[in-house]
Amino acid sequence: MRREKKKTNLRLIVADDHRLVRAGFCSLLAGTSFLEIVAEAGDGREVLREIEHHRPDMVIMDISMPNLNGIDALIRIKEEFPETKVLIVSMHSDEEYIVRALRAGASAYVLKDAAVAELELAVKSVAAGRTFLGPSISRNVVNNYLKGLGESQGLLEQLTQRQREILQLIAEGNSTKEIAFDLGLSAKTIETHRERLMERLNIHDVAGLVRYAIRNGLISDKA
Amino acid sequence: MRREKKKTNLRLIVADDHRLVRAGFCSLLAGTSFLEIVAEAGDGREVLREIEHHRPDMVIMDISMPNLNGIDALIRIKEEFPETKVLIVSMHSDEEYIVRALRAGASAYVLKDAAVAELELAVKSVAAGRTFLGPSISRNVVNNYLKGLGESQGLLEQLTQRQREILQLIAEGNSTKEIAFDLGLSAKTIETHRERLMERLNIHDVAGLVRYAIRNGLISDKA
DNA sequence: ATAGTTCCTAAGGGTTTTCCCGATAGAAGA
DNA sequence: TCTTCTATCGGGAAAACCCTTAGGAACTAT
Repeated sequence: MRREKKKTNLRLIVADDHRLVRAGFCSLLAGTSFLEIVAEAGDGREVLREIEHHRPDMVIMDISMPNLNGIDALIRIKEEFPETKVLIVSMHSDEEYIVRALRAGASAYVLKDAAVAELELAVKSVAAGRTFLGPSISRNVVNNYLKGLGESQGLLEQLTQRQREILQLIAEGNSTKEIAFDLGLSAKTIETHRERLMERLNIHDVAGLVRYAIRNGLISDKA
Repeated sequence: MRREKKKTNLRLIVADDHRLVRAGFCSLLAGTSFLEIVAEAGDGREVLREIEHHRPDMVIMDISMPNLNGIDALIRIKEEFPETKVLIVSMHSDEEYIVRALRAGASAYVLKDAAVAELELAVKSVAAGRTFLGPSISRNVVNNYLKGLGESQGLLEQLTQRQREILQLIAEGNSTKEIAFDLGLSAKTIETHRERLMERLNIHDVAGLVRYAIRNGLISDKA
């Protein structure tokens, strides 16, 4: 618990892999009086680091980010810092993404194509403890989600977080050694993870993994 | 929030298909005194319409937009309003995109991952009649472009048929041995082809090849 | 509470494949 | 003709791939 100050600003972190876009969001939000942007992040792991340091009230985060995507970052945030509210800002309007985000514990889901007013409304709603889904989000999504119909977990959800993370890093073109270094783990551990996820997906070559990762939105084909 | 136009402000249009991102850019640029954003656009055709109405000095435009993408919009702008400077802001750092944009007549190319200062510098440079390529843009790109080496085809077209064929088979998940069998060639031959195409594309891992193949429509991500 | 399952971590040891360095040589094209 | 594309081969280092084991943590289910 935080001790009450006179003006308890809403402290938030903005995460997006494109610096200019991130700066744009910050600039947009900077006008709002009760907000204070305490940090920025360019990928999921950075988000986790920054949350640990700054303990913000809210995180505004994109989904597609390198190293650790927004959904998986979200899952970890909810594990390690369940108090931290997460507002997802994504270009994806597909039901899959939205449901995945909600199931992972997102407090709001706003499209990048939304109006500025919608984003501000979302921030306020989340700050007030409510869940926000923009008008652009189809009602069906919500209903399906509430009815628990979103149970149709693809194989992607059958992977553990670690496995998904490593799948993403492989698909991004990192070698086992690089991944091991990045995560501070032994190369052998990474190998084991790779084997496990390969047998789970029943895909046994890198090309297949990359296609799978792209198909499931874990990475994009760009860059 | 319109500012007084004592001096002849630099009148510009901001184009990006995501409204929030667009608004972010506007917000970022709004601080700059000599700028005036006269319109926004969400796709290439809108850009053309707005240019016709407002006759701005400059357009800041993303590449990936629905209906009419940034490159093709750029080409038309240069045909119909050659005086209008165009500053491309894109997430793509690939040589192909940059060269295409430059050949189409872009005055600047800035990555979405660039720093804000870089964008501002780019705007000023373009306003001063110069061409701007961020430090993030490799020198080679420029040199190749200036030397006219970036001849019309994408890199994909610079591969031989055999190389494209083998790239596709690799991206589809075939091993060297399988490809050799398929094509009735020696495995060593396939290896050589792979080496050649890798060095031409300057991509040195399978993951990168797969992403490249998908991006260029050589294979789909399905299956 | 105890046993079972899953997960993360790590390692040993082995095979296969990729990746990169060479080189040769015939055929087709500018 | 001279370059480029094609196909072929050899050698060697690195990485991927595959199987197995194993401790500890965490979370079930009995």
